[in-house]
Formats: sequence, structure tokens, C-alpha cells
Amino acid sequence: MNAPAPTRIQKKNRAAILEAALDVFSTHGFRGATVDQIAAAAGLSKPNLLYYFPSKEAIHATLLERMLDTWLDPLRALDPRGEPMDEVLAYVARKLEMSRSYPRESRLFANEIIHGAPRIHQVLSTDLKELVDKKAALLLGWMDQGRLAPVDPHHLIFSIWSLTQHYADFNVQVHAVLGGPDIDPYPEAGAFLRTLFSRLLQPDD
Amino acid sequence: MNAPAPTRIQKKNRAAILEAALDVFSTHGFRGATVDQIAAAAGLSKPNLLYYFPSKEAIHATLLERMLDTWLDPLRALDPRGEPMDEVLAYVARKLEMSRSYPRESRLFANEIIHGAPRIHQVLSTDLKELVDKKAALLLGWMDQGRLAPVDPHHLIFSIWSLTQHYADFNVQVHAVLGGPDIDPYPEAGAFLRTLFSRLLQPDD
DNA sequence: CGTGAGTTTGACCAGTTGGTCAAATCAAAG
DNA sequence: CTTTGATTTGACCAACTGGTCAAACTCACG
Repeated sequence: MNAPAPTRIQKKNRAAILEAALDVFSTHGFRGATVDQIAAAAGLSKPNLLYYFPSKEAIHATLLERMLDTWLDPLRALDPRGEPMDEVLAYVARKLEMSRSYPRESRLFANEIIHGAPRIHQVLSTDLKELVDKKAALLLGWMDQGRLAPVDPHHLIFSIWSLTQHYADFNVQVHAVLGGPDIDPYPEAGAFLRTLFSRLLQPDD
Repeated sequence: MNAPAPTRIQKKNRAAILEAALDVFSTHGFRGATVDQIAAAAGLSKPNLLYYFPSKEAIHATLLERMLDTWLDPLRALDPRGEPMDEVLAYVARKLEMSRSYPRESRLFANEIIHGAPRIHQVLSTDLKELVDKKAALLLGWMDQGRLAPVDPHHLIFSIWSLTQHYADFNVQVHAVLGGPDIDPYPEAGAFLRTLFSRLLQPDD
């Protein structure tokens, strides 16, 4: 009943394909990427690639699915038992670290959303909404207790997503403005975001 | 020596094409958009469309160029003679208003940047950088005078771009999380952003 | 070895796409 | 009404793209 155990070659090639596809999809978008490009980047011929995945669509779906979970982990980790300000700042830090370490994943996701999220709209309005609502309630609770300054919790979460992912999705612009590809914006960005959310959420006692 | 004055029909059709192209490009991206789609949306046949613009590329270039100026106007309007906090908050408000009124333009731009800005990289690292550096210096001056709380001015500008454009570029996600396409996030977003930048930049006296 | 499953590929195909072109149609000035 | 330039289009093309397939090759295992 189970799928047969993947051979050594299958493991290697599937991994190579997904890695190559992430590269190509994240820089050219789904429509802009060609199967030939992905195959070449993975070191395979096109028919060979299609021996491992049934279609271009399937590769994209696999990448997206695999990513969504990882992407939401930092928010899941927001701990009700923790110190509110520490929790939020840690969430921001984790999210920024993800932008730094996985910019291609971030762009893949951004691309999908900008184009109307045709493949993940369902997940967004169910799983994601549920998770966000839960965490927004948690944040609101903290605010009601006076442990965080009051702001709209949903928009607070949006602001964290937007500010952190900006450095991955718009990195070309960031580097163009800061003056060259050698500059590492992340240290300054981290400091700026800590300041921003500290001042925003510090309750005045 | 001059180009001949455009006829009435030329004016009308060029405008219709650009309007249609903005729609199609902003939802499907450059590669994902087809000339047939644009022609249909503009109410023209494909050859007829190509009678007014020499290529798909040319339409896209025209849109992008036309937009860049408009896009930077709010930043240009940051006035050295104004009251610092008012100026920044007014800039944020203008930028958010642009996201609301011109989401297609915002997505067109976002798409271009995410894919590495192949057609506007030059402008970003010259004109845009110059403008941003100038305004960053102005902000820094205000901070040095104690009229704004000190933060990195470049990242402050990034944060304004990111937070405001988020509501246009990721509007599908925003609506999915907030629960439906009927919700208007902009009033709350405006209030949230005013609070955010007030608390971030209010100098403690 | 030999053998059968697993892997790879050259050749090919049908659909799509950006773009061309000659011929047809239209509009406005005389 | 006629003429002339502007506008419109059906038919077409070459390049590209996602995907197929039968044949060839490779590899692990008995």
C-alpha cells in the first residue's frame, strides 16, 4: 500500500530538482520559468526531470507546500507563557532571520501572493487566518493586561511580515539604494526593527 | 522635427492599451501576460494593438517609466521647512493613499523588483538612490536637532515603503486573513501606521 | 556474468505566443 | 464624391514551451 522506498538516485535527483526549481521559480516566477531552465540547473535533461515530477505545476506545488509550514513556524512559536515584549521581539528576529537565510523561499511566496495566490488562496483563508486570529487574540490579551501598548493586533502582525520580508523580496532595491551588492543590510535592519517594535509596544507605566 | 500630433483615435487607443496593459501586467506579471490578453482587454485586435506600440516590451517600458515619477512624488514632497513629525506622517499618509488608489501600479512595480528589476535597475541605483540619500540626510538632520527620535533614516524610509505597499501588493493575503473581500483594511491600517510612526519618532523631551 | 527494474535521452508533437504583412476599411479634407 | 492617409484585420510564421514515447543505457543483485 505504501509508496516504494525511494532509491539513492531518486533522493538525489528529486532534491536537485527542487533546489534548482526554487532558484528558477523565485527569480522568474512560475510563468517565467521554463522546464528546460530548471532541468539544466539541476543537471538533468527535460524528459529526465519529467520522470521525477509529472509536471512543472507539480514541482511548484511541492515547493509551495513544503514552504508554507516552515514559513509559519515562527508565528506558531509565539508563546502565551512568555514575556510579551520578549516574545514579539523574538518573533521579529526569527522572521528577519528567515528572510536572510531563505530569500528565495520568501520571493516564491511573495510572487504567489502578488499574483492573487491562485494555488494557496484556500490555505490562506483557512489555516493561516485561523493561526493569525489565535495569535492576534493572544496579543490583544497582553495589551488588555497592559503588558503591551494597545495597537490593532492584526495590523501588528501584518507589519512584522511586511517589514521583515521586505529585505528578502525587495533586496535588489535595498541594495541599489544602500549602494552596492556588498553591503549587508541585516545588522542595521535588525537594530532598526528592535527599536521600532520596542517603541511601538512599550506600555507607558 | 517633432513627432506628428496624435490624432483623436491615437490618443484614445493608446490610453486604452496602457490601461488594459496595466491591468494584465499587474495581475499576471510581464511573462505571464499575453499580447492577446491585453488587446482583448483594450477592445482591439492584436495586430491593431501592435500598430500603436511596437512590442509587448515597449508597452511595459512605457508603463514603468510613466509610473516611476508618480511613485516618487510623495517622497519628493517631504519638505525641509515643515514640522518633522507632520512631514513624516503626511508622507506615510500619501504613500498609503497611493497604495489604496493605485494598487495595480504598486504590484507592477513590486513584480519588477522581485524579479531583479532588470529594466529599472539603473534608475534605482542612480535617481532613486540620490533622492533617498538626500531625504535620509534631511531626516538625520531633524534627528540631530532632537526634533525626531533617532533611528537609521534609510531603514526608516524602507519601513514606510514596505508597510504602505504591503496593503496593495499583498492585498489578497490581507483580505484572506481579515476575512473576506468586503472588508476595507485601509482605515485601520492608516490608524495603525500613524500610531506606529508617532511612537517610533516621538522624541522624548 | 545475466537480468530485470530503474534511469536517461533523442526525436517528436501540439498548443501558444510575439510579431509580420498585404489587403481591406474608414475618416476627413477638398 | 473622391482622394489620401490613418486605421483595422485575417492569415500567416517562426520560435518556444510543456509534455510524450519508444528505445537505449545503467546498476544492483542473485
